[in-house]
Amino acid sequence: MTKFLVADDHPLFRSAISQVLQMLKAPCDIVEAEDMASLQTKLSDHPDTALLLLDLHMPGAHGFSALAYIKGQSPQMPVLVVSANERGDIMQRAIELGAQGFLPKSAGMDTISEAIQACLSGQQWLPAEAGKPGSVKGEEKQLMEGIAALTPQQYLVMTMLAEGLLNKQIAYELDVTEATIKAHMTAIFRKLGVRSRTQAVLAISKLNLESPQQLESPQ
Amino acid sequence: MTKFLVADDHPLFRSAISQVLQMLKAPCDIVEAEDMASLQTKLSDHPDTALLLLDLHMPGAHGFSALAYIKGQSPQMPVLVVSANERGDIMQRAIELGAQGFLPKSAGMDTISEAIQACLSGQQWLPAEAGKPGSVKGEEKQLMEGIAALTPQQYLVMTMLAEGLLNKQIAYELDVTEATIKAHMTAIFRKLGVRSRTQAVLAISKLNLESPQQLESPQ
DNA sequence: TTGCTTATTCGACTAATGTCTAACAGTTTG
DNA sequence: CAAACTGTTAGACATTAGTCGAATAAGCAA
Repeated sequence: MTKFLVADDHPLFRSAISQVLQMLKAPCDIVEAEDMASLQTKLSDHPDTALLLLDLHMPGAHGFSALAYIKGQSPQMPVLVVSANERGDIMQRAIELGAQGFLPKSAGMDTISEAIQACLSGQQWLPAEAGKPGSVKGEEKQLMEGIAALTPQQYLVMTMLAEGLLNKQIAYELDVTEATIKAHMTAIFRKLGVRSRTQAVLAISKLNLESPQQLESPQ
Repeated sequence: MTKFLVADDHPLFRSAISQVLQMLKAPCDIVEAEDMASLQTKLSDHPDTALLLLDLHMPGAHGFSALAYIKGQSPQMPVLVVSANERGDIMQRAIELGAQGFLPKSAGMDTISEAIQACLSGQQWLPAEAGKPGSVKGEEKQLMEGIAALTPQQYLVMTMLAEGLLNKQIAYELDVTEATIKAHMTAIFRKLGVRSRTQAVLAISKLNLESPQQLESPQ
């Protein structure tokens, strides 16, 4: 009988996964763990587990440290990392740390079945999107580098852009002509890798989620 | 027969919730939506829905703007916000914005049952962890009211604006002329209380729930 | 039905935005 | 010193964005 170990702190998700497993491998044994402490116990109690489905966001588990620890304890145990995270670099890192596969929680039933069967047969499994979202970090990194490459004046202009000011208003504040601000804008867009002020504001505000943004328009 | 509407982009979670609902209310009708577009359709197709279980992280939904819009379209519809977010102020905000309750995805079966039954009987429901009431600022409230006042087409245009698209691109996607999009933009700006698309993007991104997740480094 | 309201659509016009080329001053390099 | 480079500044020009008025159609109340 195939034995699975499902480690996730969301009871609802555990039961959903269990249901898929039972549809997939008719007679199977499913063991559940809701935190790192119980996972350690269950792991030593069930060394014949065929596949461990591991969520990285459990209580007591700090990100990849959980995976690293499990692989240290049971190096031969196949682990399918399950996470709400969709970032390509996170997926890649899981594989590099010894995971057999990476399954986004947004996956559908058929994708889940596919991933589990691939892992059971000894193959690695990554979602098709794994290649594309690798550019997510790349985009952010490019954005950071772009901001770092701005000249002081350009940075100042960018700040005022992020406050919702018009080119005309920025020009007045800095005591230059509007044409100058436009030239700066073009340079800023190039360095940030965007094509319009709308996209620039979107990119900047993704980095500034914590800092307070003023909403009132200084008209 | 009690009718439920489950809006979540994770198929696995939808099926898990559906299972709980069927255990809870034996003969019940469950309608599912996986994005904002289908949610709008399903909402108008099923005005007799007893409870809407709404995830705030669906495609086409920018944080609380989804809730604001739904409450604007169907003010009397009870909405139980379901989210992976566990922050007390987020929960409180959902209530203040018209939600009947807030259910963390980490909740267990019994908690889920409890929350749903409370909402069905007209009571508000918050998890025990929801501590201090963080008040929604008046400025933000005005923004929410503005979003609630948007027409369906205007809301769609707003989401595409928030993707950084040009008017020309939006017009092509929606198969209308650019002049139409411009007219929608003007209406959107008025309702949101801003004067340009740059300010609109800034305002919308303020409502973004997504906090930057720090990625743990493997020890 | 008639009349009112509203969502959606669009054209024409004005304002703002963005690109290209280039001047100019102050480096820095050969 | 001269050449090459860089940051800042513009003007001319093209594109995009935004406003206004209005037509159409659909829903709704009297």
